[in-house]
Amino acid sequence: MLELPELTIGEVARRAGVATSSIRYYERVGLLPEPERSHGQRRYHTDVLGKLGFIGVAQSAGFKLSEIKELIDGVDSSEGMGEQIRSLSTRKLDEVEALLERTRAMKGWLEVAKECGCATPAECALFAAPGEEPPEADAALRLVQVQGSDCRRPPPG
Amino acid sequence: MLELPELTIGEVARRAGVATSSIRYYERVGLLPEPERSHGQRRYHTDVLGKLGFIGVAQSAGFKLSEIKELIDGVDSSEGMGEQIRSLSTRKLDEVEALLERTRAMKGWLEVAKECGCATPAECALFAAPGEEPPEADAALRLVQVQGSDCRRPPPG
DNA sequence: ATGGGCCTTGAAGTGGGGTTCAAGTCAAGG
DNA sequence: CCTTGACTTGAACCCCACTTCAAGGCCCAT
Repeated sequence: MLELPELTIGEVARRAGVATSSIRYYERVGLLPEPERSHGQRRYHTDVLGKLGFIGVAQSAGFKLSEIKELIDGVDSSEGMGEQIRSLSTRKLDEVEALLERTRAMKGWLEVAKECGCATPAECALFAAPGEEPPEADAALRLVQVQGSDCRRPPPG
Repeated sequence: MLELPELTIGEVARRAGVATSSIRYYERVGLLPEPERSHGQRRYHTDVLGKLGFIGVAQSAGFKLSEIKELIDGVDSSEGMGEQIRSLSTRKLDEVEALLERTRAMKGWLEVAKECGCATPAECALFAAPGEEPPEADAALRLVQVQGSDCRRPPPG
């Protein structure tokens, strides 16, 4: 049932869509086990593709490589991915929710900015520091004041 | 109308919620202008708080410092934040939308993971490489197979 | 046997965003 | 006068995830 390892690092790289240098790097940091070798060259079983896929997913899920390593180590050992992955995911979920919020906010900001016709930061709500009301007050050293105040002013043209 | 600059770097740091080292760093990379000095020490006008606030907002909007610098330079110069900020924002909006998508996907993944009762990666949809159907096929070197296949299996306990 | 192509290694470099450190200056307070 | 505390500097260091490089090895086809 054990197939011989048949993939070179280059093939794995092509099929998984990652660089060979990344694969070696993952091995160095313990994310991937040392594969068997043929004539000194790494030879992989196809199952490494799944692992690389998972690393990709987890990475795009916001896990650092060190966290992914925790996950993998947890899964590979005794307990079988139980508490490990659940607790790590629960922790991470909070971070991701915060990121989601920030991302939404930043999308809103950019959408306004895209249509912003303000001439100076001073008159523009986009540039108000948090806790600071848009213009007025300490307008002392802000850039030249122009009238108007809202970012809904359409861009010229 | 010009108030004297009155804030030390430490006060600015406290009020803006950033480290003094960051403020100096921002100055080094041209995000903040060189402030006036009193006895060799930096003295800031309160307007720097607005700028730092903006840097924070822009950063959390996904702009790199170098992009924020572009924005600030554009705003501070001739044209007055017009085309500059609109085009940069338009470009950035695409990136942010992609990030939003990834973030949503990763939230979904984590929510499933949090409730995952699978015992091995092999049986679990979370660990399927993209383009690979969940378990079956090349199960050769995957970890010990257990039956069951779906991540909706509740955690033990 | 020569060239091509793929592989090997360790070390160093990159980019982004800072932080830390040692050594020194300065003004105010006791 | 001496200490205390906040500031100054440049350089070095940190983390993260890689990439790049030089120098070399191995197999295969021509």
